[in-house]
Amino acid sequence: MTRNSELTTLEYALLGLVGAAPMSGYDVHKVFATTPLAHFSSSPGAIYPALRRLEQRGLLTAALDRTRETRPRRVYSLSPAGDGALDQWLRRPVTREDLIRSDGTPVLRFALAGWRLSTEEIVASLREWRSTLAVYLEEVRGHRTRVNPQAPFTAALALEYGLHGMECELNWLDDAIAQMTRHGRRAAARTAQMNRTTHGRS
Amino acid sequence: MTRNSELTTLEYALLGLVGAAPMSGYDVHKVFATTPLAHFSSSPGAIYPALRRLEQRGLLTAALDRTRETRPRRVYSLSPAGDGALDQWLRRPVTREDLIRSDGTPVLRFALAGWRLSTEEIVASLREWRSTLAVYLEEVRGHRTRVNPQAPFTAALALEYGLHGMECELNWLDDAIAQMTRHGRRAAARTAQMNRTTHGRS
DNA sequence: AGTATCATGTAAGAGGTTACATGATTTT
DNA sequence: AAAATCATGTAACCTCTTACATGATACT
Repeated sequence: MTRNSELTTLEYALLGLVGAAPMSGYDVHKVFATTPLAHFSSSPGAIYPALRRLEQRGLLTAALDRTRETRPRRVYSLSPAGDGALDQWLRRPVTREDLIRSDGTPVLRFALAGWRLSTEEIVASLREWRSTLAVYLEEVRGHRTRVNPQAPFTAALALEYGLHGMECELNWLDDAIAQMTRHGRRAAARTAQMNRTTHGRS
Repeated sequence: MTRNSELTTLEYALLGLVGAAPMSGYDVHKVFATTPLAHFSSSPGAIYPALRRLEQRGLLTAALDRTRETRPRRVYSLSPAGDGALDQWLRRPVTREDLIRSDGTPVLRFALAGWRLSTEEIVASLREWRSTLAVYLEEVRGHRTRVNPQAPFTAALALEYGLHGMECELNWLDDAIAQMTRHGRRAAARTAQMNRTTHGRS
């Protein structure tokens, strides 16, 4: 049924939000308008058609909330197919192209993954992200020697801007990996604790 | 003549490149394909129509290079109107919306400004950028207290990703301001030196 | 002789932006 | 009573993407 199987970033973001909690188009609008996800447009002309497309592809199902008579709220949930598509997207490794495009897809996937993937899986994907970024960083560093000597000083500084940004991203990644690892251990400890109290100490 | 007076980022980037040195569409393609400006698509379906649009708006003028007979190279230059439009864009202050959209327009403007604006003007606009960013950073910091406590840990870390990125951008800005200032002083010293040697020491 | 590169373009399709439309409910 | 907000949508326009087309020149 999926005519052109590739979805847009907005559509995946919608799958992710609906996957975290069933939502109407207006709820999505509020999220985009009030949270740091704001770089997605909160315009109805983008959101409502995208939700309809996802419904037509069978990735979302709409439940009509008729507490108000006039126009019913359409509350969307993930269908099994949508569930699969979202998981596949969340598990996608970060590519060099993702880094070049440098729209926020890697972080977006990371943020949304918290609702659906295990801590171990998320840490593994952060590690992959880190190594892809390290490779790309070296590649861009190579451009430092190749800047046109006639180019103005700002051109060189703009290149440094990019490099500096990537170094910072690496720092964040290291920190995030460390924190997620600790977080995972704490969760594991908690479940162990619960097992002990439930079953009595053996 | 300018039907919809606002240009796309791609169109401004083209103005900026052509403003740095007259170019054909293929030259632009090579720049986008081989330099860190790569997050612009180098596809001909984007570049050639955009150049034509700019020509029709009277912002670019094409000179036909007929050294090859078949299809002549169209080498574009800035028209006076294009010159004005580019300068206006380069002088535009960085807005909160620029930071939210977080496509690379602020750096792009900075890089291209080196060919056309004075060091003083560029430093001033870096300072404005810095203060706009500082304000926005505080605003986003405020979201830390407002994260849904039911949200997974990754959501909080993703917010930190954004904050960390902005802090790094601030660091780069401070460094860039310092370096550009020194650079400007050196240039001023050079011209003073030249004046001394030209006019003899008085 | 065959392939890659130079160099320009077009056509179809899709998604996003802006602006408009609708009508009920809540706030001032 | 008026204005803002809730909540959904549509229509026109425009740009970008992908894919194809063309034909010469340079390289191997």
